[in-house]
Amino acid sequence: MVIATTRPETLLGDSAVAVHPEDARYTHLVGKFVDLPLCGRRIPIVADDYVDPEFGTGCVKITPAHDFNDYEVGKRHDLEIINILTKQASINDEAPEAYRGLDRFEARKQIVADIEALGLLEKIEPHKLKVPRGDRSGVIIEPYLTHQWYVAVQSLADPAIKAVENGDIEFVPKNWENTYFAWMRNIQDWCISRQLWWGHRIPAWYDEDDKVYVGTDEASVRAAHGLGDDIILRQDEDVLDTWFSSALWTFSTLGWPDETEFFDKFHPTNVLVTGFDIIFFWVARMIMMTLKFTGQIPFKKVYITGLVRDENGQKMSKSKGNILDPIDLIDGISIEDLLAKRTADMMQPQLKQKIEKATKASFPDGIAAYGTDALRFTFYSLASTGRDIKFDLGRTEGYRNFCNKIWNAARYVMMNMEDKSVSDAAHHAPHFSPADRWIISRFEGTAKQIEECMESYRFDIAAQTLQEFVWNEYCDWYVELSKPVLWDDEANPEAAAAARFVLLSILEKSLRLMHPFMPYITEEVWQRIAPLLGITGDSIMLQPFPVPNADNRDEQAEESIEWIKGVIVGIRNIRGEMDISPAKTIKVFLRSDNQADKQRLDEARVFLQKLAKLESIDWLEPGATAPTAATQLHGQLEILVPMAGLIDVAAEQARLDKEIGKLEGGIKAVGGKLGNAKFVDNAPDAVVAKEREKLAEMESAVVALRTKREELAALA
RNA sequence: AGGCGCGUAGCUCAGUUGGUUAGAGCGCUACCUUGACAUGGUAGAGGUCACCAGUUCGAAUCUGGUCGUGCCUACCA
Repeated sequence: MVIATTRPETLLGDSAVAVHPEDARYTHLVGKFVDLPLCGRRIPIVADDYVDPEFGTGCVKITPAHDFNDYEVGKRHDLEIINILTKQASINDEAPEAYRGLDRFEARKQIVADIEALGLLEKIEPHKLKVPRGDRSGVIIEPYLTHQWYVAVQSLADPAIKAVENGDIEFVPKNWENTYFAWMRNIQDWCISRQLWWGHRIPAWYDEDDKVYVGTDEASVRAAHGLGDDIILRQDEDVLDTWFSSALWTFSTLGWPDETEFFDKFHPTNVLVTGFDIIFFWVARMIMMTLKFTGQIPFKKVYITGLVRDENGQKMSKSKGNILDPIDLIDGISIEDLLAKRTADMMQPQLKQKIEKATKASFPDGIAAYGTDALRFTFYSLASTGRDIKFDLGRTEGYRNFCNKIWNAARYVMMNMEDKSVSDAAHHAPHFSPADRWIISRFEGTAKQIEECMESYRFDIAAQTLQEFVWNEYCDWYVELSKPVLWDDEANPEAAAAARFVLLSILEKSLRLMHPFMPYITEEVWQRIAPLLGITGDSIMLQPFPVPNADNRDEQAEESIEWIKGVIVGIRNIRGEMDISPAKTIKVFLRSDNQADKQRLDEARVFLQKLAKLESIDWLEPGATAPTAATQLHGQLEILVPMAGLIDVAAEQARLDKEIGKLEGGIKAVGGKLGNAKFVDNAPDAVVAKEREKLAEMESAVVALRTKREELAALA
């Protein structure tokens, strides 16, 4: 019979040849015996489904002691299990004398040579296969039979499955429950023996007849089994699986079973935060063990984070040398130090050059210092529901800049408080400007959103919401809107004081809102500004987290400021596209059929003048002739920047064409929808109404812009 | 091989129960040192939402398939 093998040396441990039960070529041989070359052994021919008759010759050598599948075959056919390897993977004394003591690879060569010499070698051909290697050593692994300890796990798994099924324990995001169930429902008995030199030795002792005794220590074993000092006991060499010990963590750390004061108070805990790669190892086993020993679930929620990978999407690991130490992102590190760190104490020194090359490519100048808050904020921002987090230094840099922004905003606030003081909200409220009421309202919206994000564990959205509020609303608009009021302090001291109060109090509240996300800078700034509000306290950590209060919402103020922003952006757009220097003050005309626009102008005038750098703002009554101008629309409002000396007619035509083109695209899309009877009939009324409104707005805008375009054409 | 994910702007990622002319940050282009901030400001460019088919008035979103990619588990005589 011809067999193939990639490990010829295992022939020494063969105890059968297997064929498929329905393989007509061999059925007549099943139950008979063959002579195993080199060993002088006669081994049976067995029939087993495991054999693929299509593969090779359809005959498989069976080595139960050194192959997982062969082991199963061996059990089915009650085959002899012959271990031919020592722990050092050389050939042991079970093999014929000629091979004893040879390293497994030496033995392989020798056996091939000997088989050939006997004329039994059919052929040698290359064959691709995956060889299992030790993670750390890189050494090829041989299956090898040993005695180890197992936990019969089914009776532990059943209640642990139920606890998640009935919602006592919830995974966030929920889809991870599938992973948990998949593992738990196919759970195998748990091998708890580990061949390591550290850890808890397995509490099992053997006498000289290999009879086993289990107990907490040797003395108690002797006592329990009446073993005198004359009997020699040796403890199992192996240690317990680390996950076995750590699965006791949830309750043993709370004093269970001796001191149960903390246990009674804190167990079960609320949330376990961990990575998905730990679901099998820790989460499942903590649940099983805690239910078993305490009868309680260990925690109510399991928040699963993504796994942080390197910039190429690779899992970080010390042996790969692609680890990023958080400290190095916080304090920064030179390329030399980073290389030294990544190549120190390597288990596979041959990888050194490769790691150095990759590190130099990724961090040619080392890593800059980004600070703890920026790093922390980066992780929040990346904590979405996906399972991978590719680490991007660019984002950390962006958040470092955000920290800088917060710092500078605080400087602005403090600078404006020099020699000034504020009173309380009740005193200032009557003097609040629309801008003051707007930012107060926006803060409420933000606080509300943060509350929702925290409840749903969407820290990424929370991070973005905070950054948007602080940077794009507080800094970009409110601080700017406060300037005309503060600089004109003498004209309206009450309004200025009110603005100072709002600047300060919103900053203070924002710091508290951000504190869990950026603990250091918020503390640092809070220490400086809280006293200005008369707030005393040792630390922002001990201050209340802002609670949303819907009373602070102010729709009117939000509309007012949206209007002002729209007008300013319109003017800036003309400036930007018409290449008007930001240093140049310009005249602006406004015109609208809508009286509300005129009223808004009255309260907005000072803000517009400063933020858009205007020389004058003139209101044109409907029908009044306007000067030739560059135009922007904001709703029904026409924003006109007179062209004389400023604007190139052709450029303005191009600008209008671009705008008209955009609107026409929109009209086509929305008009198409509304022209479809099925859409109008089937879509919810609110959706249809919204589309109609959009269409009407776009149509009137395009008419206005076309008129402007024609006026310009006449001029040219 | 089996299981589970993922493919959205140059890059890293959001996009709730299908109803936007698809968003953010970084990067890019132009202009700007104005009295918080150049680690900044203003304006702008950039996407057939991997591909194909289907369901629907309507799909980045739901279904099926294809391709690509990642992880987990097992492992081929």
